[in-house]
Amino acid sequence: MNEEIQQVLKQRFGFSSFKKGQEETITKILTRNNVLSILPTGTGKSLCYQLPSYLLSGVTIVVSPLLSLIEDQVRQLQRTGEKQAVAFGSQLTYQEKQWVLAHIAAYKFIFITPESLFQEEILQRIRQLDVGLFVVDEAHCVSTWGIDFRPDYERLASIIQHLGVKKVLALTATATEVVKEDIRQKLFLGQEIDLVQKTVNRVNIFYHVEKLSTVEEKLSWLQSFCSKYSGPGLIYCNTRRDTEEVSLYLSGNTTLKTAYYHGGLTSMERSAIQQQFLADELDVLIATSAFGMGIDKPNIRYVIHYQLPDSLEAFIQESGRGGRDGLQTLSVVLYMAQDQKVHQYFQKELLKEINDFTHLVPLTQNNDSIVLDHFSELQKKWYDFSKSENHSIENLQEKIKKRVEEKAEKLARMEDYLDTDGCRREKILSYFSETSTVQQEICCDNCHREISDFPIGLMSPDSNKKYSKLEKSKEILKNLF
DNA sequence: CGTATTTATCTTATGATAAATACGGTGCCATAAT
Repeated sequence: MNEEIQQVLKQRFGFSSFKKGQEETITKILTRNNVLSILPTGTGKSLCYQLPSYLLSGVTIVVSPLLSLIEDQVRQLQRTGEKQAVAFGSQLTYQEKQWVLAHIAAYKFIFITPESLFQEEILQRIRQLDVGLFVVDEAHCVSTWGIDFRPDYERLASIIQHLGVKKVLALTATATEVVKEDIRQKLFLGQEIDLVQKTVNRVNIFYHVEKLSTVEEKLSWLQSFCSKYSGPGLIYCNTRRDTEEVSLYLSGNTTLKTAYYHGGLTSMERSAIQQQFLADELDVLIATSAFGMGIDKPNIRYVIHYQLPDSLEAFIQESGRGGRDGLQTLSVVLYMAQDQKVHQYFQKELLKEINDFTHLVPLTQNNDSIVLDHFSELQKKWYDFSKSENHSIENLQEKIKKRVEEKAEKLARMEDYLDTDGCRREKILSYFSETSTVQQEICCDNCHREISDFPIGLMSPDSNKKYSKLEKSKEILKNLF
């Protein structure tokens, strides 16, 4: 190991050795320019940019999607004794922002959201700095939160060019082939990149799909499952209302302590519930996709999808929050054929919005007050986007149509997973273009049809012990019914 | 498009059924009104 790296690791961070993937990422970004590093949650991603930052000149800019993540990271850096770290965003008052802008050159780390980064005031200041390293945290957002939600994620490449940054490090925990290629195209403009990646196969997760035909069946399935199977557990729903209903139903019909979590809660409510769940004060958390980024809870014993997610990427990411401790864990999708309709509805809405947009734009004659009055929030962003990135409306429309096609395709891949008669793990791994070499002892419902009626047979409800023998599992199953 | 809730409709008075309506994910920002 390079002695300089070793020294910084010891003195600054107090560690004497690296976790898997950290050293490789650090060495790569120090010797090369464009690095995408895919590391599982819990392997210390932040060290991967913090350490190199001290060996490189200039400031390190870290783009991160959520203010809560940004604040966590700054707090964590401050604990290591780093005082020259700042979070720049809407949580600051006007005076605080002015102060930061005036003293911008003093910082070693600037944490910022894409939206804030594109504000002229901060951009001007950053332009005058020597940016030694540009980090994109949770880089899968470049692919999953693009033009149809947070368009500024699509503008990062142009800002990197504009600032003349040499070294760019993209970090994420999950990246399928599709997402990796998207990051390469959108963030690195199709250039060659250096990839750091470990296997994504989650050997301790058992994959199960339960086909049901009514909501009542789903609820009673959940009731029966959750009262027999010890948690903590996580249930994902597609709507906010469902999270509240399922939570109410389970707390009414079982002895379990439940809570729900979605984007309609205040940030205080959200962080309170998150804290409770992390502290094992809840048995089951029922959430929309709002829950999860930056969460590192080791002992989630099952992740149930009350409805199918909109893509295999989302599914892998969400089910992957289970079993971080390496102990046996379950993934279940409760599937009704109608469930995909809500995703298709969102896709159609997006098409409608872009069509309206193309009709509205010629009427504005660059009069921004018309834009403000008649455009939706997303349409305003498209308006800004096409102006600043010099995109024609036709160009933008094309982009979004393509986006909707991609979304339809992703939904279809998710349905493939649910419909397959073959090994579900293999379906997942092939989506990462990985092939599983070893047939696993405990794999998925299709590999073990004989015990697939109810996957509870694979686990002991009372302990976190892993049963290595299938026979043992069958025995437990027999005793339960 | 599907689901859940509200309103309309029958019509000698409560309540069933149909028809109409509302709603649906992820988060940044700024700014107006308290």
